[in-house]
Amino acid sequence: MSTSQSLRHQLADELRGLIRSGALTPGDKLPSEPELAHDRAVSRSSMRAAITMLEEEGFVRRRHGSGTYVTYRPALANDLSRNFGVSSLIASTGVAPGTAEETSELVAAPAFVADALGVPAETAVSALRRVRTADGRRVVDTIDWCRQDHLGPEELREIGDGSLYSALAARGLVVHHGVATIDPGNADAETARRLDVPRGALLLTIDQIDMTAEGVPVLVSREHHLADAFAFTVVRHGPGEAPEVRR
Amino acid sequence: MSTSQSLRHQLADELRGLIRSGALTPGDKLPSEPELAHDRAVSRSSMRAAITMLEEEGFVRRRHGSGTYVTYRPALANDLSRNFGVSSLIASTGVAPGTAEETSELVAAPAFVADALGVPAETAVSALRRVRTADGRRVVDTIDWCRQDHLGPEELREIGDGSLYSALAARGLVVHHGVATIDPGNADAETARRLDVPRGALLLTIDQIDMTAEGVPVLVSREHHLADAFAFTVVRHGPGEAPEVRR
DNA sequence: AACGTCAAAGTTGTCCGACAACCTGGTAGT
DNA sequence: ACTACCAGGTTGTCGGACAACTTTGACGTT
Repeated sequence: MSTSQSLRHQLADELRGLIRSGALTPGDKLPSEPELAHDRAVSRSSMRAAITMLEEEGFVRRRHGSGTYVTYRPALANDLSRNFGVSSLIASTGVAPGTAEETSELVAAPAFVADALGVPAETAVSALRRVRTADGRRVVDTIDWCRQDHLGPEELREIGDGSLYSALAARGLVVHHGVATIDPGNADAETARRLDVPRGALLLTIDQIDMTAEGVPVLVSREHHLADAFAFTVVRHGPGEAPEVRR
Repeated sequence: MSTSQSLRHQLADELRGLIRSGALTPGDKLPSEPELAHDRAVSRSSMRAAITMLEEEGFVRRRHGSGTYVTYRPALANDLSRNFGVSSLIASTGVAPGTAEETSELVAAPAFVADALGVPAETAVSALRRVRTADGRRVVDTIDWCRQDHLGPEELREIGDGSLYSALAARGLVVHHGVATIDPGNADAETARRLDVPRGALLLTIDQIDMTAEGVPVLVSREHHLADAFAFTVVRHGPGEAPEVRR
């Protein structure tokens, strides 16, 4: 049991699992709130709170007086709003993740990195550059930057296959969320060489700033994905529940 | 008042507004639940439900015994997971949206469109192709497809500046959410001409399937965005509350 | 037989009150 | 100066109650 946090979070996790596993399929009506609560020996309040979370995520839809129904949701290949980490991204496609050309050193922070981390320009920061492979094929070129006092270059080198997030969490820096910017681009000479593709090859670049719940930025990363390696998807909510009448 | 739906949704809307407007800034501690509830003359239950929604969206973070705090959230330029519609996307940047080269006709559905809409291949569907402009500059080339019995070509043509979503909602087809896939690409001859850019120009292509809450797909769209026109961002949750120990 | 009305049961939405679990800051004691 | 403790404030959970709404089926009428 990973006793995540609070009761309602556990209940929400269970419901999410039921939906993802297929035990509850789109269109299905959930058991009533009192019934769900009674089965799990929790109060209706907690059960309701859990369902409210699922509702906000778009997994279910409530209809007053009728019931709660599972929303149609395709199995998303790579959900941009949830998945985290290139390793798990690659692993989720069923192939073996690996790394190549791993280097770790102290560098002067590029402007956007210094800005994101909240340190003066040109400050020395730890940088980890890796080529990520899927079944041996080079698919992503990544650079991670973090403050030197958070993780030193030597510590970065020791991560190996482990997750950067785990290493940061071990130092009390739990990444809570990240903000990613997506841009198309062409491979420059260096990236092309590292990914073993012709110069100018199509890339999808994801710049991301990861931060703790308190808003402390702890990790900046830039990922160059080969265009045909992954298909990124995202569920977009809206435009609005109400038909937006404008008579 | 757009009396969206239920009380908790209205309360959540108000809180979101307070955060977005800057009345509550990152790090701020919200008033206590009983206080918030009393001020608005609602029960603590409803207030709690609203805050639970905000929590799930990542706007706030609750700390048991301490309080509820506003999460650090940069002003997202174009939140991929929420924004809807190219018009509002353009308008949100403060420039005037417009259209050009608008054509509407009945076409044989391309394979992926037929598949998404759940109709046989080659079925005749309504198609609307438009070039979207921002202050006159051509920035996005879009094609929308929908079933002929949902909206005919003539009806598409009458939309003008109105929203496709409004037109669909007026026929009882309320779009609840959409699934988008993002891919980089180069402009082909036709798209390059329409956008008035050199052939091979960098594009970000967004394919999207919009559907009702019941999962009925009602709209398929393909948008070719000029690479430098917009920066798309998305908030990524996770990787997980717990440090994910793996001893 | 077909149709409209209405009552009843079931479900979600909201409210109230209470207590437990937890965090924080100050105070008294050492 | 330091520690232990305490009191107040806040979120987390519980239980019950009633309102608002939907659905279903029985019933009576046409």
